Amino acid sequence: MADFKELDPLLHSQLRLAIMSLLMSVESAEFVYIKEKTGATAGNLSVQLDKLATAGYIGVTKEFKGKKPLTTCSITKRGIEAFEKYVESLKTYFKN
Amino acid sequence: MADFKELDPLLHSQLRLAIMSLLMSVESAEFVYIKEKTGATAGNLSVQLDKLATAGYIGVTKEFKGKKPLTTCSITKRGIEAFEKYVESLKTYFKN
DNA sequence: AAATTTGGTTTATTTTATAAACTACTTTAT
DNA sequence: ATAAAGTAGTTTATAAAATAAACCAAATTT
Repeated sequence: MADFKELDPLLHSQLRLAIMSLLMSVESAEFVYIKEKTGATAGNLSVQLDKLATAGYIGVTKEFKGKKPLTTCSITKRGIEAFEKYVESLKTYFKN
Repeated sequence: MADFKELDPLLHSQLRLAIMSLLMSVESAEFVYIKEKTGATAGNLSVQLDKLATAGYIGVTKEFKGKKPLTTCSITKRGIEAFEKYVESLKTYFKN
């Protein structure tokens, strides 16, 4: 694009952006918490977390809390950088 | 979404957002000009302009300048409102 | 007069997003 | 003890979107 900067397609998705936004402001968050805050379905959330994890934007740990599975996510340095770059790129769409 | 506002899917697309951003700052713009400024291919641009026009976000007029076709676009009141609402919604992803 | 360019549109392909179905296990009620 | 319902997800299938490629009609250039 000539005047508008590229928007990282991984972040330019409503749900993934919400996930990242949330993880930006918190040290870590559990699957269920993210699900509630974003209003996503479990299936969709699972898929999108995978994509973010595969890109190295978030770290995901799976353990057991008592007898239930517990998935915890946190943003990585790389994720923070990508998020910040996305914000900068977005600005080129709103100058004026 | 609980904490994050819906992002109008019609605007949450890199190319359509660029088109709208551009049309926000100008009274009208020609197909070729938009194509250059956004870096889009003609085919993609044609399709996306159609979608914006169908939604009533932009007006499109097709005439002939001399012997060549000339497609001119301008944002509508409705388009301006949608754009502004999108900006407001986006902000919920960047508070903090 | 053949080849290229201009200004597009249409169709096809790929990618994404989303929903629906399923798994594995736990808790609650009967 | 067992059936029903709930939790915490994953996997698979479907729908929608983005994009590229092919095409069209006319004009211009070589």
